[in-house]
Amino acid sequence: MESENKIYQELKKRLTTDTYDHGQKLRAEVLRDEFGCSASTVREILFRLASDGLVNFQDQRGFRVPDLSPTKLIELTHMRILLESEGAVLSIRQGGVGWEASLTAAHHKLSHLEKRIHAREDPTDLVDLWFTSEKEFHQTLISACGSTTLKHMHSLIYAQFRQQLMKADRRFDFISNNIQQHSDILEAALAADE
Amino acid sequence: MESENKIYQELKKRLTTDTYDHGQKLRAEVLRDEFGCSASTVREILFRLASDGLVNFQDQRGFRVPDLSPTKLIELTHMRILLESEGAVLSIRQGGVGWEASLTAAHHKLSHLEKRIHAREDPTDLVDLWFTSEKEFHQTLISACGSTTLKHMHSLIYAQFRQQLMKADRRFDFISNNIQQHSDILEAALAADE
DNA sequence: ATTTTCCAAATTTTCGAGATTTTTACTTAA
DNA sequence: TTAAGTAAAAATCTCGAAAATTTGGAAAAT
Repeated sequence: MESENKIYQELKKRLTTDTYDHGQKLRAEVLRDEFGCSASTVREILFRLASDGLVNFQDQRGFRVPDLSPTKLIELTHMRILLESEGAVLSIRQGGVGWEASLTAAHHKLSHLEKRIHAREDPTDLVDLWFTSEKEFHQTLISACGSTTLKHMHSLIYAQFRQQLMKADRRFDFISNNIQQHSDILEAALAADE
Repeated sequence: MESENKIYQELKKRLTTDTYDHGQKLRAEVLRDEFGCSASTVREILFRLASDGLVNFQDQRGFRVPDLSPTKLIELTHMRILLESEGAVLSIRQGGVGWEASLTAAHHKLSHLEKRIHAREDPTDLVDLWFTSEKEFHQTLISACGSTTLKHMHSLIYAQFRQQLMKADRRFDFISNNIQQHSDILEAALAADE
């Protein structure tokens, strides 16, 4: 079962970072070879991922990577904003100096990266790094909110959000749209301006 | 698999309505008899419920009904309010006359029930009905929000919330605390007073 | 030419047994 | 009396194969 958890993590990563296509079929019998375990074990994992919203399951028709859906992306973004706003407000109220330090650090990392991206012709190879940093920034933002439930919800939403944007072409639009916003968030947070 | 889904639903119901105890062990080999299927099938279902947060899973130690946790109840309530507020705002904006009618109806049902409960010495046998009505009311409130994701999140949270309150003694405190609030919500919603 | 029916191949679902790990009960040593 | 060790029992995990269902395509019917 230690292995099962590893496989779960690995599959989750793949499902949010471009290895598979939207709508692609995920057959337990196939994945079984890649991971060196039985089909039943893969099936179990796929069910878990289905509950996470990263895999679609249909009775007697197996598992698939969810289709692209602009509507869903909007909804996920909306939920992200809702959860992150709430988490930030709570973090501001409860997080101490340590939290402010972490947040500033995370923002600095992100900001630096964004400058580099802006200066480049082809920022392709920085995009993954950007996603990591931006996730870290937003996670730090809500990290001191005091609610495990909220953080868990957020990580579920974020993974699905990430999956919708896993293909390179979709990501660029999004990055350029959001690049300024992060500084604003930081300032607001530090000013305790809810 | 038609059966698997039935079992999933049935187990979900049991996990939120008093059949098992908090912290109780859930053994696939035992449940297998109750549902007339194999242990592996039950295991699959338990994994799904674990992702829903209605069952705790520990490596090599099987499945359990989550423990009672005042903290968790607070967090879940907090999330409910967050999601329901947001859902209500969106519903107000988008829901038409039909939505207002449904909401009024749902509230009427709930309100009627609450009067009956208030008048009783021992309202035990009305409590389950109250929970059904209250769920319906809050679901109606967000029903026109236009976001499948939000509604899905809400149903996840609500199930866990319900599970924390599944024992009779815990429910009473909660019901009496919330009984007035519902009218306020209705009024606010109909006044489109976000 | 188009639709329907039927069969074979492929896929998914269910199952129970063997391998592994944890728990329990008991014995022995400090 | 407690602690540590150990062997038996119980529970969990993994697996591959049998059963059930869907899919794809060829033959028959309209």
